Amino acid sequence: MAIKLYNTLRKQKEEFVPVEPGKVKMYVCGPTTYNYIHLGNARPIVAFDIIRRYFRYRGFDVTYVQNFTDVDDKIINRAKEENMDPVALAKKYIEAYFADADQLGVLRADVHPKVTEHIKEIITMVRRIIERDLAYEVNGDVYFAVRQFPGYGKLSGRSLEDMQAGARIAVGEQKRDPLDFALWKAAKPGEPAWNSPWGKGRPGWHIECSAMSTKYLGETFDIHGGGADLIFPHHENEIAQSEGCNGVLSVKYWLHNGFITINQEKMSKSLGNFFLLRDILAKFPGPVVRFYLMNTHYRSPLDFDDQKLAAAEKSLQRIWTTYRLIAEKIAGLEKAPGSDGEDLATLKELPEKVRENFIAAMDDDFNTSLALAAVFDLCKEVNTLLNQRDFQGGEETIKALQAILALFAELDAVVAVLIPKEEETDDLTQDLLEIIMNLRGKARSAKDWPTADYIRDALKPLGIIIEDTPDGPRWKKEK
RNA sequence: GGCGCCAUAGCCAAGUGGUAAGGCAGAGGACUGCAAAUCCUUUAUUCUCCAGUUCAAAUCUGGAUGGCGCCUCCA
Repeated sequence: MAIKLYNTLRKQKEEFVPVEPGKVKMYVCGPTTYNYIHLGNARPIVAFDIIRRYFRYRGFDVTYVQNFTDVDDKIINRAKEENMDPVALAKKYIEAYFADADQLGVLRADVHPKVTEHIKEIITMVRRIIERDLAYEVNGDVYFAVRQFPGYGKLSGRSLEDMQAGARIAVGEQKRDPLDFALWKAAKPGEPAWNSPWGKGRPGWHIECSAMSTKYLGETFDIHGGGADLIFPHHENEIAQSEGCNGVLSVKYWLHNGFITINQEKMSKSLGNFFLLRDILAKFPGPVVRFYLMNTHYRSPLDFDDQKLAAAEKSLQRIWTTYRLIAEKIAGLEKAPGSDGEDLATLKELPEKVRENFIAAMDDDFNTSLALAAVFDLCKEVNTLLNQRDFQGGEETIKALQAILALFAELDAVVAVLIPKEEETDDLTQDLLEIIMNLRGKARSAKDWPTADYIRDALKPLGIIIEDTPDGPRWKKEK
């Protein structure tokens, strides 16, 4: 079965057909590094990480590029405020970005190109666009002549007339037409600048993505992703630049994620209603945040508050509990094998059924919400079987359970949240807890409930959770 | 003003023609010394509203209402 994805360019779901068989080349607009990233920034990062992982899971050879905009008005302004060199400021926040992304389980892109390291490519591209009469230079600025490019508006579904009304020329700009946008900006005093055929200056915002995507993925590549707010003007301009320059289709599939909202309002730096990811990660583990983002389809809006993260944490714990239950059951059966029961057939069939449902869901425009339902179904069925009082099993049952554990690992390669990340405990802790558990066991045998409860309650604040299960007491460490 | 998106239970959320997935929270029960975890049962005769098409609509069409986004930096 083929993977279908929603293409903003044609406003419909389409079957994915790669430019080159077996390969996926994708580019995602990364952050402008002038601050720590906020939750809204995290959405595309996670969404496209999942998409990228899924293509890989389905056997594609994926090349994934995500840029950093490390030169920009906002960076320059922020650098002035912090009295830092703009390049150093960008570097600081790029490092912070990776720290945050790592916690979310986001894999590194194959390439993380920076604008400052691609000035040469950008200048070459601007020059070619000028040669094709699609851009013009005025006093060190270079502007793209929008009316010269016939396809302008095809992504955002706007006509030039529609755009005319909202367009304006800012003070100091020298555009021939209000709709034209800057490819190159003449240097202002004190700003980072590079030599160019048009004098000292720096790239406009849009040209970087065209130059870098072309360099790493070719003139025509498969997927371009980003937030829905980038459709216009950023991605519209990218199309104009890349196709104007190269003369061929630049991107086959445009994918856009929906927004995170706060009280139904868009979370954004400009509205000031944003939550820094690092602050959220101080309260909730990365996998929980990732699960929360994944629980809703990537194109839908997603409202944020702490209660929703708390609910996500509970949901995720349900999956983790099942994972632990299976692992413990296997260990128990290995110690004291019984005979394989009639549950064996069901256990053996489970992985294939769940895998099928998971893939069908993900194939349909990466329906993570539905894919997770398949995992919850698995949890329910396994829990039901394993909790039967008379459940036992031999070699075959153990194999079947191991296959289910392997399925968790397999699906985890896509969603990266299915396997609980145990807090590490050192040997001393292990040994001490064994002693404590023994003491508590004696207290319980003697029906000394106050002592037993004291031990359990006192350890809880330390992150040690004691549970008395039908199979005996056990403890786990949680954050 | 132009372009576009959305509306499903207390909350989150899937479902785009065949009779409402899943999760959280709630209720009852099992298990337990208690708690936790888990299991069983239960929670929308109905998908914002109105009209239409159809044997059949949450799903298609038209309209209304409400909410959001883009058009200026934004993921």
